[in-house]
Amino acid sequence: MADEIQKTTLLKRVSIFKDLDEFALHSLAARLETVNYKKDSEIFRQAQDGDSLFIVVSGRVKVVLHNENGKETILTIFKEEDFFGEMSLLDGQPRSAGVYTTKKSTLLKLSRADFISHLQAFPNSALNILSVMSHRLRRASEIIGNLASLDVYGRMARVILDMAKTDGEAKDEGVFIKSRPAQHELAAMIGTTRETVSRVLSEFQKRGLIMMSGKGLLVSYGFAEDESIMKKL
Amino acid sequence: MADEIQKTTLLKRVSIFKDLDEFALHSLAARLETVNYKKDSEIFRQAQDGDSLFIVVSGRVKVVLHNENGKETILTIFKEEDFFGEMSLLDGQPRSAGVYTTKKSTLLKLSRADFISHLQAFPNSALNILSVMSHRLRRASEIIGNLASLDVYGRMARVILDMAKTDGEAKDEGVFIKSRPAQHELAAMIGTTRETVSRVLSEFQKRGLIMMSGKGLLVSYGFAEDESIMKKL
DNA sequence: TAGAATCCAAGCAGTACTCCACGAAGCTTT
DNA sequence: AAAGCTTCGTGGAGTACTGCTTGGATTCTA
Repeated sequence: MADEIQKTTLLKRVSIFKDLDEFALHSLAARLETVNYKKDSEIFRQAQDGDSLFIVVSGRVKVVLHNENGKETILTIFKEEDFFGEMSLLDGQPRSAGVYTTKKSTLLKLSRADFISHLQAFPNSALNILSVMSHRLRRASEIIGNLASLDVYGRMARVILDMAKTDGEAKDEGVFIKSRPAQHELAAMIGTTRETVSRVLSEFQKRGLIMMSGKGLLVSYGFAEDESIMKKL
Repeated sequence: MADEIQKTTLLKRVSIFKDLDEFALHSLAARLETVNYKKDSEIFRQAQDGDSLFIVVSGRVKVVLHNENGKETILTIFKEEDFFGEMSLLDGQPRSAGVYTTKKSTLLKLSRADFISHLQAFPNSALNILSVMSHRLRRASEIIGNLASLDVYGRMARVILDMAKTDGEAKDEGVFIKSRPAQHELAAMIGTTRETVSRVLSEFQKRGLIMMSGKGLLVSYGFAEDESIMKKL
């Protein structure tokens, strides 16, 4: 059916499954359940047992850590073609973080059993996952380095650059980010308060490094090289 | 030869190779090169190309990030039976961090070619690595959460608990850590200064939560539950 | 075992950031 | 269009932490 075809074309773009043949893709697609979520709904909660892997078809989800006081830290944001939830499948531990939609989203869900049998059948997929996990570990290390060694300006600059790279579209005047996260979310990404984010962004704008209007954010091309921000990096 | 036998008994205890049979272990052991390092020597440097995996036989190594100003962040410390350096083998990127000994150490070194051919021959090893990488990613996420949401006291408390768990031996009075890192290393682990570490440790000692003498550190059993430290966690 | 080098304690001045508070501006619902 | 939420901007007081310095203790090394 038409639905199956759509699934397989998406799967091809997911890095773990990139080198599967048509037949394998179809048999995998048959195992996938499509799930729809409204904005701001819970996909799973930190510390729960987990037995499925998710693939983002559309929308946006945030991966969140809650500490004992309810303070939240956003580890990362996933979008279409990303997958998540594999960790609990691989090491049997409970979910290390919670995942929530920040937009209306539709996901594909794969059960542990189907995931494992897929890995046995296609050992190459395991290598692909290893490569993705390597990449994520690199990213995590970078973030640790940033949190440990940069001040708020530096950390904010880093996530702006990161967003520009993964979410931005090039314009004449700079890289444009259509829909930035809310200030309190940015705060939760760099370990500071909403107020401080507000001040830092204003300062960046005053210096001509960025331009804000609504949820839009234009990052000027000189941003990354600006000495005044980067003095502490 | 005797050397080979020693290698195989060690390999059995390395998590990736835990379910290999004797024959496989021997053939793998034959590929391993033994390398000795003095205290404080470089194993590899951040941003270099990397084409080998290392296994710690004895000693201790630290994994370090250097930012543009030379400020260093210690990501983790590895000891016997741990392995590292796999990331560059798996995703082909340069070394994401530098690794240096903090003690006289001896390592085993496995080349990319031998590593890859081992993975093809024993697909189960790939699953073991996935499980270890999951674990490391969890740990990294936790650290990010700590850096982003805790003050220096909280972060110091966390690494003390961590050291107690992985390095400590139980005594009547508490958990004893024989050889703690130097203050400037602790500082590099939690993203603060050496002076602040000094103050925080003194404060902990004054409150009877720890006892210090030389490199030794005794963590009292009530430490983890102490309200005054943990208010912000 | 002496001398050198590293490591640590403590004081103090300066500052980056938090925490609270309030009002303005922008969306959504009716 | 009014009412109600959510998001943002800004001010000011308080504080946790830095950065620098100096002297003393500990540990390496010859």
